Amino acid sequence: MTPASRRVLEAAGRLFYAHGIHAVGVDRIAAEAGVTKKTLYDRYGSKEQLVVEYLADRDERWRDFLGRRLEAVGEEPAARVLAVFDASHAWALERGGKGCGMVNAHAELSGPDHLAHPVVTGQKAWMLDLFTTLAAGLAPERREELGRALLLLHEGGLVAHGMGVFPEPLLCAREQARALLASV
Amino acid sequence: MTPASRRVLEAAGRLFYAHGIHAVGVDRIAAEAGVTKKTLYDRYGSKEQLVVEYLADRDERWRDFLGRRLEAVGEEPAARVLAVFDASHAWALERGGKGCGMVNAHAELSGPDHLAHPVVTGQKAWMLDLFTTLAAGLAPERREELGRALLLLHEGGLVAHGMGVFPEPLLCAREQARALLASV
DNA sequence: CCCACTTTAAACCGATCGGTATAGTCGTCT
DNA sequence: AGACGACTATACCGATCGGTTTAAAGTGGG
Repeated sequence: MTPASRRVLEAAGRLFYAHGIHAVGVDRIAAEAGVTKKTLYDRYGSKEQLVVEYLADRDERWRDFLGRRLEAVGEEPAARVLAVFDASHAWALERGGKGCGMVNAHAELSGPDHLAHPVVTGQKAWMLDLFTTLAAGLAPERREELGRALLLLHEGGLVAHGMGVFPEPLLCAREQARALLASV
Repeated sequence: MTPASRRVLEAAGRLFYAHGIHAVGVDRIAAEAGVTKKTLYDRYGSKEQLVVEYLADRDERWRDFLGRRLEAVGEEPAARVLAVFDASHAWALERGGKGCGMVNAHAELSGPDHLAHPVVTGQKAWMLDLFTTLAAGLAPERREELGRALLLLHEGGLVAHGMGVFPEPLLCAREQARALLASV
């Protein structure tokens, strides 16, 4: 990855997330990356491909961020679940002012045939699988139900944060998750 | 409201929701409404204003839809809470294939200075107030906490539905809401 | 030293964007 | 009859869209 292409991806990520994908043109991305459009197209080929790489990069950063937090918290399933909500809370504070980038992108992408569609749905499927796996360590017979419930709370927290419905919704979601797991 | 302006609003609502706001031009809206751009601009003045009226109209339809369902279910608070989830489930089936229109619009709108911003945040604030009021009828001392938890489950269900993470998420959210209220 | 690679600069393409202009038709209400 | 509001038709505006082109100027490794 060349220095210029890295700056392009950084600018694209910042602008796409802040203003939406359709609202940002490639000219602006190139300008803010300090790069010509030629360079941008040499590296990424098309805006659509740049969108795919933006989402894949954001997904990878999130999984790394979450992975480091899960490593630090140990093996106890309930603690790991709470660590997911804590990670989302921290993530939302530092680079998530507008809610979940995958959800926002999904709202703009036309249909399931878009190249970025599997990236978006893949993250949510991965999150559901993570919650379900953790739930299986607490109540194997209720793993499906608990995993889905945790995902609902998590997604709800992200949306509420993005729209500013009430303060610190991810900590509120974390508390509900704690109560839910305590009742098992 | 003239017949032409009604058709414009219908076409705008359908296209904005299905493809996103920035992805739909006024030419296409006018064409699908069977109307010239002149007529569209005579009635709505600008695309931005049309967006505002699209969201306000969708909000009004939702509140009417929900209001009729709440009327039919009686006065018992827990039953009314479940009726909200049932209403969202039914709404999502018939005109909500891409999740919450307000959340999707919020993802595309640049910032709090957009004319449509109060419409979007207003609906979420109204929903939080509704849940909190209903919760007050069950456990007045926990109304804030329960209202927020119900909102999280509800928003999570809408997002999960829009992205197709797992089937019938709003019924799953309803079941979690039922369990939450039963534990009070 | 050389060559392949990266990057810059600026002009250019057709298409579409939101928005406006002029002109004219139709039905309805006094 | 006449005025008025709703609407159609079409052409146009400057700006921006995604994308391409041609040129020249660094840059690092073999």
